[in-house]
Amino acid sequence: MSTRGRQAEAARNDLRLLEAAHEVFTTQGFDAPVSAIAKRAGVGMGSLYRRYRTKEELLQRLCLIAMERVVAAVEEGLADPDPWQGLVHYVRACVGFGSGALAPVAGTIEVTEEMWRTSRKATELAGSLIGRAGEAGVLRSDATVLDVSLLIEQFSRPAPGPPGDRHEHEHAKERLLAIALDGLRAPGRTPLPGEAPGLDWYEGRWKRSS
Amino acid sequence: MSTRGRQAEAARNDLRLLEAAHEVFTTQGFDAPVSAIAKRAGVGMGSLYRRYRTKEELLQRLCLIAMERVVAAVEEGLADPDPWQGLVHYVRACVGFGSGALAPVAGTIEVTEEMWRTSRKATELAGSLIGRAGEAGVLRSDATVLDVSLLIEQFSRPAPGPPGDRHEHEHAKERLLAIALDGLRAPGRTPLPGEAPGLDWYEGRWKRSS
DNA sequence: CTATAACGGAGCGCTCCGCTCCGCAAGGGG
DNA sequence: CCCCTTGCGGAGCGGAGCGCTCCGTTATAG
Repeated sequence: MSTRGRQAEAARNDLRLLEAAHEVFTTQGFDAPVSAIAKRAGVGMGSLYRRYRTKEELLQRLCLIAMERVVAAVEEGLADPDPWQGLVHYVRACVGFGSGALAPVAGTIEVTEEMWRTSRKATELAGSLIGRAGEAGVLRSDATVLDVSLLIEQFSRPAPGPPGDRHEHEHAKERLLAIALDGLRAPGRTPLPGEAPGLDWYEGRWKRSS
Repeated sequence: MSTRGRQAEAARNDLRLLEAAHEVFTTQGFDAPVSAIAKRAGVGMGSLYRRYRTKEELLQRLCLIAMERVVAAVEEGLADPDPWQGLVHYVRACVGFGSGALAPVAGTIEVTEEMWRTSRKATELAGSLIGRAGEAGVLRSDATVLDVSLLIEQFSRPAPGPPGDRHEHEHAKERLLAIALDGLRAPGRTPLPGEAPGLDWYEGRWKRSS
């Protein structure tokens, strides 16, 4: 039986650890103490550090998972025949699990090759989702993939304050997101100012300053 | 001559301190070290702590100033005869100087009576600005004052990363803000979900949990 | 020239974090 | 049934970094 035995407990711990880390980091910021994650997962520090030899390693794993979830969200969006609904699903999903909440970590951890690959795959796929919406004439023509990505990032910043009013805040944010999505719809009423952000800058933020 | 003498230097230091504190706190977060503020102002720690007996006192002063600037921004908006342009000016001004960047401090410092007064005056005035736009039929009818305030708060979150690409990020945010403002315009294409946030919750975030 | 007032910044005391290490309990082969 | 192995929890170590104080120095006022 897979729910018994030491190895099974280890596997369960691994999952709970990942969930807890996601929860803690996205709500308290990436500089939250590691002990908070262990406590939330109901696991000792020893068990945590046996799986991830350092906090950075844990963050890398978490970022990779987030990127993979973004890829999944885009694919779900592309699966929707309606270009607009597909785009909305993508944005809502990403904001929902806080894909951009780990963005402040940019430049503070080493980015693995696998992370680069997944990230690029995500932006590429998102590009086709946004492109499809643009050609269908439902997305304002002056908005680019990166505008949408940055919008997601902006909206998945963690809510401050005590855990009590987290729900209220989350709900208020959904209203704001609805407003922003309306503003994304074609045709734009006011043209977007300046140049669209460049892909090199967008990716460059993750390069270590060192 | 007012630019010479020890007392004049003291006055100048006071201003530079306030500017530096605003800059540092809004870009690095409210838990930035006090020494960083002193360094940025070109002032010693002693001079800082002679004016503000504690970090909390400095934060209170800063919050009050931010609130006063919000009041000024609303009044400027109301002075504009065009209801929509007035509202846009208000939002742009608040995001511009990062009025909501100090929001994460909510619940961590004591709120003085003067702060309460100024804050309430700001929301009240903003209420009439938003009300005017609503009656003129330029603002979507399901958006409330608090939606707009929270939008401002969301958009004045500090940009992460090294100070290098601060400008790029700021520019990208202006594009996002333009999108959001478009979404605020009447008529809304998708109704806002759920109930509008309540004033009691909005203000309650500043009460100490203790 | 002296008394005074404001200055800069080194450093104290403390909190808190990442990480290690160890005593312990629960499998599972002989 | 025993004992060795494996994974467990958490106390605590070393050190970084913070708020704040205190003092030697310097510039002004009388």
